[in-house]
Amino acid sequence: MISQTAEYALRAMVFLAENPEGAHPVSRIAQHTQVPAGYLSKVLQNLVKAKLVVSQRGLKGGFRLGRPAAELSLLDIVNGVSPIERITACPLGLAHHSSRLCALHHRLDEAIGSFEGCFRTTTLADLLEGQGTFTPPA
Amino acid sequence: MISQTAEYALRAMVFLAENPEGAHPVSRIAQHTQVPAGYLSKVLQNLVKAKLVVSQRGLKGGFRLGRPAAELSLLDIVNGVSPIERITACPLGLAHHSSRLCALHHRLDEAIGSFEGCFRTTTLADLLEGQGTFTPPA
DNA sequence: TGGAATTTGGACATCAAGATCTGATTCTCG
DNA sequence: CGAGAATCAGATCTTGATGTCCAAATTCCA
Repeated sequence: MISQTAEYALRAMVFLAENPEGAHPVSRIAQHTQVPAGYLSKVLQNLVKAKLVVSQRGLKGGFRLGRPAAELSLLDIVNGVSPIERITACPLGLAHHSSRLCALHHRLDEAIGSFEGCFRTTTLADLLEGQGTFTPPA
Repeated sequence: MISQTAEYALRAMVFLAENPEGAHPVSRIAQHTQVPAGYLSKVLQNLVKAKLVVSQRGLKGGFRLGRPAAELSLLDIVNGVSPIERITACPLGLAHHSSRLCALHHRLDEAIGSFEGCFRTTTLADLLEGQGTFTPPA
């Protein structure tokens, strides 16, 4: 449904939002989010390029959020690493096919839009303040 | 967003719903849906296993819908070839992580559910009767 | 009645892309 | 200068997508 890369990016961003003081090296983020460190490093680089996190090298370096958690939607994050693609044009050749396939792709795009909407309307801050609402299974 | 396989399956099913008389060999379906024939053959085999289409070998053989179009939802089709996976349990280890990751996955599953809902509430028949509603771009 | 033509059913082989790990390089703080 | 960290370039592994071939079933016709 959503790429592994996007899942990892979301976990890392939630962790960074949870711990806004100071920078966190990839090893620490990997440990807390249970993401393979080698790969997470690459994912974080993409997030840096997308300006969603900022990085700092050297001793006491690491990663931190590039913007306040309230201004970072889940959609920003997902699109930063593996963008959700809307269906804008009919994937088949144009006019010569029946219009039912167009109807199909119209519905398809509606579904994607609905999915995308959930991501657009939720920020990292929303997740933080919702703490306790969803109790983890024991 | 949705696997290539599922996209192909949907196209083929729409074609079969459009042409309910007689059976259609994979070559004809491939031609009308612009799906690579070799692969489509495999996809159709999966649809047969899922009881969504019935097949017949030999001369004049081919594929046809396994149920009336009004009783085939898009979700049935997608789940027949590459199921949509809901997030039922937290993908991380259990109790020792913060509950914010749980909140994340809760939202994630809501988004998937919303996507899934679009598919569940649309049948092949819905697509057919909607003909003309969405004009293909010229 | 039997064989040729057609078509599905399966088993492999190939190809591309995503996911993962490793090592060398560059930066920065103390 | 030296240790800790990001950065970057490859190498590897897995999986989904795709193509190819042959066997099994079915129809049709001589």
